[in-house]
Parts: sequence; C-alpha cells; structure tokens
Amino acid sequence: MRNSRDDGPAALVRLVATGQAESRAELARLSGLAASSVSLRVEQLIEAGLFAEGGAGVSRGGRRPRRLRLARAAGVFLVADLGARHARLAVVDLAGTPLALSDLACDISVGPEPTLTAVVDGLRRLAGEHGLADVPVRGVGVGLPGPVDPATGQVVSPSRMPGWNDFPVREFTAGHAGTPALVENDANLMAVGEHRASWPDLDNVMVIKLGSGIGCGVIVDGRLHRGRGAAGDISHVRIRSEATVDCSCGHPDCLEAHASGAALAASLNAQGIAVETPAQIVDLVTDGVPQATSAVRNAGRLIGDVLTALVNFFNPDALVIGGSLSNAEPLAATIRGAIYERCLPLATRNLRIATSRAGRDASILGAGHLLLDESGEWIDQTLQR
Amino acid sequence: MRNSRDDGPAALVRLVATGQAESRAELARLSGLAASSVSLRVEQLIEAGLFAEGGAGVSRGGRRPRRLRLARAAGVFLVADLGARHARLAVVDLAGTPLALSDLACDISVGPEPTLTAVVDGLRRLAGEHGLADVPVRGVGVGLPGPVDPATGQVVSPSRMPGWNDFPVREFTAGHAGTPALVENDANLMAVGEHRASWPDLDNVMVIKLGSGIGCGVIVDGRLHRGRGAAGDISHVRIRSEATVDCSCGHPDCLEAHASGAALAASLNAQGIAVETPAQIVDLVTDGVPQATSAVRNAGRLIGDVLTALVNFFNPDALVIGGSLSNAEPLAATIRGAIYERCLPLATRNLRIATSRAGRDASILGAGHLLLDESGEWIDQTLQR
DNA sequence: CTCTCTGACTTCGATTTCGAAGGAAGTTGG
DNA sequence: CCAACTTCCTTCGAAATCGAAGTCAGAGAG
Repeated sequence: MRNSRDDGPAALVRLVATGQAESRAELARLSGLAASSVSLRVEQLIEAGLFAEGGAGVSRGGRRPRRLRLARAAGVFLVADLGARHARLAVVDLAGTPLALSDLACDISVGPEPTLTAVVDGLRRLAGEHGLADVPVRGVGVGLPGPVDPATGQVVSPSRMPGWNDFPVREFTAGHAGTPALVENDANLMAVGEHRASWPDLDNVMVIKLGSGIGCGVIVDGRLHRGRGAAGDISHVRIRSEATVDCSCGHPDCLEAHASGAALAASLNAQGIAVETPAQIVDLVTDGVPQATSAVRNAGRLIGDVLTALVNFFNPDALVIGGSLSNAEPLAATIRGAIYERCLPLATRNLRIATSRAGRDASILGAGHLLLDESGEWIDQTLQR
Repeated sequence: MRNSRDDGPAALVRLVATGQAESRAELARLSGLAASSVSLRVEQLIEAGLFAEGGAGVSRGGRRPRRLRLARAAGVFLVADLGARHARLAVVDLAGTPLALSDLACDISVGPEPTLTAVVDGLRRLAGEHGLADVPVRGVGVGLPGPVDPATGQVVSPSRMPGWNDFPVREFTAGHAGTPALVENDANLMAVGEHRASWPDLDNVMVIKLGSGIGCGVIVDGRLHRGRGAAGDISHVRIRSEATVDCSCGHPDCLEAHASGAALAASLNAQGIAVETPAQIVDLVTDGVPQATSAVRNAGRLIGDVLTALVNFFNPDALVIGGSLSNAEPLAATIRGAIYERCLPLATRNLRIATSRAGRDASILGAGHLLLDESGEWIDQTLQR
C-alpha cells in the first residue's frame, strides 16, 4: 500500500484517519519521521483541533500507547454518488466512514445546474438533520456515470447525460458548496473504495462495475489511473458474436450492446419477460428463470473474453466484480472461468478474482479516500493558526 | 515527467545526468530544495568526484551559470540487450549515452550460465577496449526476450528460452559482475528508453515491439508498469479470424500466431517466398512485393484491433510502434488507421501514434535510465567518504 | 561608459528535523 | 514483590535545511 502522496502533517492525518496508526509510536514507524518530530506535530494537530487523545490503548509488552483519533471538529466530507435517476448522499468523516446516508430522487437529464444544486442542498440538509451543522465541511465529492477530465473537472462527451457535456462540474460544485470539490467517474470511485477497504495491500487492482452499463476503474501502483479521463473504458470493445447489434456509440458489436444490464433487459423483454432494472434480472436468475440465467451466462462469457486481454496486458493482483448485476452468481462464475481458461498462466498465477466486498457504498467510501488524499492544503492552513 | 523517486543527493545526480539541469540554480528550481542546500550538496558531489564544473553557461539576463556535468570518474553502466541468437552490448555513462557499442553472437538456448558469463565478460572487454577500464562500473543491466519477475529478478516461464525458467538471473549476474544488476524484459526496456528519450513529458505511454515476436511495455504515470512480471503481454490475445492457427501457448488464434514477424515469415514461405528475419520482410515490403505488403497489412489490422481495446482501457498519451518490423510503413499506417477508426473519440483525442524515435538502441537507453533510477544507494555511500 | 536590472550563487542566522539518552508506564518471570 | 525487560513518549543538543540578505557577474539602456 502506497502512502504519503506528499508528506507534512497531512500524512499523519491520513494515517490516523485510515486507521493505520493509532499512536505516536505507530505514526513514527509508518511515516518514517523521527519519534520526536511526530510528537511535536501531533501536539500541533491536537491544538488545531484535528486530533484528539482517546484514552490508553493495548500494551504490546511495554507502556501503553496513548490512543489518537480524529477529533469530531476535524470535519466531514459531503459525498454524492449520482446515477441516472437517483443519487446516493452521504456525510462521511475524514476516514470515509458514513455518518449519515440518504437517497435522493433526481433525474440527471434535467441538466447539471439544477441537479448539482439539489444534490449539494440535500447534502447540507442531511448534515443538519444529523446534528453535524457545526462541524466544518472540508470538501464535497461527486460521482458521475460518465467520463470526467481529471485536469479540468469537466464531464466530457458522456453518452447518457444530456446537457452535461463540457460543463465545469468541479468549479460549479466548489462554488456552490464553498469548499474544495472532487468530481470523478463512478466506477473510478468504486475502484478506489473497493481497493482501500478490501485490498489495501495490493498494488494493482481492476474493478468492473456491472449495472445498467459496464464501467471499470483501475488502480495502478496503489493509485487511481485516470489517463486523460477515459481510462478504464471497456464497454466499447468489439466482441466476437454471431448476431450483430449496433451500439449507441455508432460502432457494431460493442461489449455494452451485448452484455450490459440494459442489453440483457432488452433481450429478455424481447423474449416476453418484463424486466427493467439490473436488480430485477438478478432476482430472475436467483429464481432460476432459465432465459435469464442463460442470458447472464452469455454476458459473462463475453465480458470474460474482453477481460482476458486486459488481464494479460495489465497483470493485476486482483480483479473485483461489482455493481448491482454482480449478485447474479452465474455471471461472476462465468467471468472467472473464462479468465482462468484463456489467460496466460503467469497472469493468473497470483490473480484473485472476487466479487465486491465493500458493497453498494464502495463509491461513497472511495470519494472519501480521494478527498482525504487531496486534503494537504487545508490541513496545512488549519495548522498555521 | 515524474522525477525524484526518492530524494537526497541521488535526485541531483539524476537531474544532471538526464540533462534537465545544468547549473546550481536549475537544480534548485527542479529539485525543490533551497538554493543554499543545493550549493552545499553540489560541493560534496564535486569532492566525491561525481560532478565536475565545466566552464560558464549561457546567461539568461544575469550572471552566467557555472555549468555542471557528470565527472568521468562518476562511472559507467554495462548494458546488454539479449535476443535469441544475438546480444547487443554497450558501455553507457550515467546518463545512458552509449560510450561504446558492439554485437556479440550468442545463442541463448545454451542456457543462462554460459550466456550470462559470456555477456558480462564481453562487456568488461568492451569497456577495456575503449579505455574505460579505470572508470568504476556502477551497475549491469540485462534485457531478455521473456518475462522477468520484478520481485526476484528471475525469468519466469519464458516461451523461447529453454533452460532459463526460474533461473535467478539478477543474482547470478550481480555475483559474476560484482555490482548491482538489473534484469528486465526487452520490451519494457524499450518502453523506458523510448519514453525518456522521446516523450519525457507524457505520463502514460504504450510501446509495442514488433519483431519476430510481439512485445509491449507500458509506462504509467511516468514509471514502468511491471505488474507481477507479465504486464504488457499482448501476444496471446485471441483475435477474430477466418482461418484457425494454433499458438505455441496451446490456445488457438493468438495474435502472435497470426501477426508476429515469425508468423509472417512462415506465411510468406508457404507462398514460396523465402524470408527468415523481420528485416527481410521489411525489405520485401519496401521493394513492393505484393504478397509481403498484403501480409503486413493484414497483420497491422489484427494488431490494431487488439490495441483498440487496450487504448480505450489504458487511455495513453502516446502509442509508439517500434521493433524491426516497424520500418514497414504499411504496418504502422494500418495500425494507426484501425485505432483512429474504432477507438472512442475521447481516447484518441489527445493520442499520438508514432513510430520509434530512439531506434534500435532504445533498450540500451532504457536500461541506463532504470539503473540510474536505482542508484540512490551507491551515490549515498560514495558521498559518505 | 555608467547605471540599473536580472539572474547565479554564498553567507549566515533562524527553523526544522533528527537521534541518542532518559523518564514513564507497562509486562514477564522468578 | 522485585528485577529485568519492552514499549511509548519526551527532552535536548547536534545536524540538516531553509530563506532572507548580500555578493558576484553579466545584459541592456541611455
């Protein structure tokens, strides 16, 4: 696990927030600083109201450590994970742990300004309802179902977000909330959340999000790989198939056109089985409806074939299958089988394939972690008073 | 461009060696250290014999800088790029610039010990012949046409290196040469060399090596991505094709079985055209032999199709086409066309596709750079006297 | 040629960080 | 209960680093 993106006091805050360190001694070991320097800085962090001392810890054969934790006044992050017709809102502490959760119905197609205004207002209300109005908000995180340019914080050519193209989401959100803002693709957030929560010691992880669409986030060397904003796209790879289906992107036989939740639903509807959401597909599979199982198996084979090439190329330590469709067991099983059958032994030798452990709030978690990673600035400022 | 993998004096040596800094002032700007600290450390580096002052530089409107360069006594690296029947040997300075080059006929299939012994001895002889016997050797780099486990420096399940499986190449080489050793896959070395020499400011770069086989090296966030040693493999991806060809790996229709130089040669031989090496194929194409051109075009289309998925997924800033086959112009043109046609606009928007600029010694260059990156230890030691 | 401006170093006191030593507060084993 | 460790944390002088001011050496303008 890579730590210390930068150093300075923020590194100490990160270590405590993520639970890696609970005492001055652990901070010294993990940060590489001298014990005396750690003591000094911790003193300052306590004075600034970011850390608090929380009684004595468990002895490891000597004097008991004086346990450190984040002070309540250290602050919170406001986080929203937007879907097409729905947003998941959360107030999380600096560690990313949700303190309050709620759901908000909101149609993303009404455009960015009303959507983002409603989301930020909803977040503030949520914080107030849980008695957190007096706690400083250190940042806002927004997950979106489309590509985000990391340089500008703008959405770029999203396929299912009419009116959002080139809208400066980060700027607008930061302005409206009055805090720093983080804007990121939802699959990327999920990848970060899954990685930090479940596989913190692995350096290279791929997370695929199977829902209505097909998304993918990539952790390289412990950090999110963004590329120019398009990284992780696997949905428009051309697949080998008998029937030809045209994709919304204009090319024939994209993976998404054959194997996404939306494609599966369309295919089942054509067979006279009424479904709308991925969750309903999962239910059908669980109920043993043969057409559903067969469709899901077929999708798994297609997805597995595509992943084969990517696993050989990227050689990850783990491949995590998440998203609402991932609860359909035959799907994961088929993907797993395709990869083990067709990939190089060298690439699968140390590869773990697992379904999501962090669950549906993985994205929330990931946003918290990314916001913490970018917290160097305000931490430094808070200390200088 | 990412610098300062670590800090300390090694960072300054790197900046001077790579030509990024030529004066104390530039070192201060690029390293982030205070000017006074830089002056102090430079003093020590000069005393230790690593740096030398080389007259006055060009004024930028004020006092002229006192130009810094690597001292001759700073040392050299010995580097070898091994192919199946041939090794390219070089003595390079710390900047990676070749001071002496030679070719050595050696059959890799006689096994690791005799091969590596001959290579290291050849390197020492080469240094001696060029009057470099008195200059300290700071490291040995070896490029191999097979997967290398970065953790152990062992070759792992190579397909064309009988007798090398699990052999501790790094350990043996370091022992025989009496210096630190670096062992790396040849395509990876080529990727590093190409990146540092031609595209130092781009963070994410893919380099494919088209020769008898098909290799690929990946630079992520300015650093070589190794994965567990298999990263960058693109040769065993299944392709869509009419005829079925079985690959040596046991699966049908791998890219390598259809589009590698060896596959092209076999196909041309079957048509009654005698060729052996990739260079001869390039000659045929240049001469306008229609069967050769057609075969190369077909290979380009297949390779392009595979790269399409990887470019969408990885979203690199540049894709570099290298290796001896890359001189066949229709090949690169076809690959380029396939990618621009089929990739997401978002992924190709900022993508540069180019043929190799560093040429056939890119691997040598890359080895030099990687050895320099790992030079922190001996630099620190040299300073402490 | 002189005067001013700019950039390249140096000098030197202030600050930060280190690390060895020591005190505090436990555990373990007789 | 006591002596011998261990671990946690602080103290304090030494060392490294910084940064503001000063010096040096050129360019460019008048």
